[in-house]
Amino acid sequence: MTEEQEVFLKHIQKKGLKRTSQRDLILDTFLRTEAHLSSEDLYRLVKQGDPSIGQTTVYRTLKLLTEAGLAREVRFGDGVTHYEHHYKHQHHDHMICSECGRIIEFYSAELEALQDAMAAKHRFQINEHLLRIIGICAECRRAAKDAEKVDAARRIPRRATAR
Amino acid sequence: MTEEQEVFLKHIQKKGLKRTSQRDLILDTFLRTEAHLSSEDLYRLVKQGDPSIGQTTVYRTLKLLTEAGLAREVRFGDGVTHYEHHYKHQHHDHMICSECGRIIEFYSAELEALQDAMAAKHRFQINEHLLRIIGICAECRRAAKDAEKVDAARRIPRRATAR
DNA sequence: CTCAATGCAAAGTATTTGCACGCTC
DNA sequence: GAGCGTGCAAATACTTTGCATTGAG
Repeated sequence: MTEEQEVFLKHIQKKGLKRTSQRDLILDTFLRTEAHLSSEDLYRLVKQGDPSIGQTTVYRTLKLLTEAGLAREVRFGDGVTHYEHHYKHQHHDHMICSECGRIIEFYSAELEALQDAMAAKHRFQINEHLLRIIGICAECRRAAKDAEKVDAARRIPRRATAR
Repeated sequence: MTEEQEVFLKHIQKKGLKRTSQRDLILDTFLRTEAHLSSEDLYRLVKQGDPSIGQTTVYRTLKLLTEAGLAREVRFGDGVTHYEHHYKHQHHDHMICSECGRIIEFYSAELEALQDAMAAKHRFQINEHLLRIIGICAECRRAAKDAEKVDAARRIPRRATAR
């Protein structure tokens, strides 16, 4: 049994809840991924192992995992709640590529320290924070650059794109 | 006519759209507030000036204002989109008090610079970023402290609060 | 055997869209 | 007048809740 499964069991027992095959399957599936899954994503994966499982159970179990400290809710602003591994994972922030959707995790101790300093200045006690950087990742920039070169070769003028 | 109204008119005309009394009223109402209103909040305010106005128009006009650069969408993670003034407003970030809902705006050039540095390290082009710090504001901390003192005076032991 | 868990359907939110009529330009 | 804008209702998307049945302890 993995450490995470033990944490989950302990949490379940502490709250007087019950262990079920569905919860086990959802936890296992969640642990097997490394992406930032939405409830829907996880639901699809879990159904491969047990097609009779309901979307509701996945929603409810993700809440449980969050309570147990195994998952963390992340909102990227697309209207969907994503979940990432949280157990013994260091805090980190996200860069999100608006072209390909790729998510780059990063961490900067200086950034954290600066935030603490800003909070102290306002006598604000930080419980949680979220930094989200949206833009274009290296790969998509390279792709865009290549396209530009092709355009230049063809003498097709580039337009300033609206929006 | 204020600068903002001119910006709005120019945007409207550039897109071949039309000026209406509803749009004027919504813009005026928006400009008169300084909070981070949701569409629903603004709708309530606008209805005081014109009860016949529809929620849909408020949604649509807020999108327009955002396009025109007068408003900025901010998501605090409560599932609602909030809008703040954006015209000639310096970029800033938010601390949100989870007790009283107060929002503290702050800005740190060092923080911005560090983010740029992190992005450069990953060859990531920043288009937009959002920093949200959630915790307890100075006022609520003071209130909590006072409550603690009262407890201590009464010799009531404090429990570790669950959740 | 008791009470929690499950899956379905229905209800809730927040927001968007289709449409007939009305109002700018 | 042509076409955008409006308000309504319906649709959509995500998530939560009520409920009868199933299953863990």
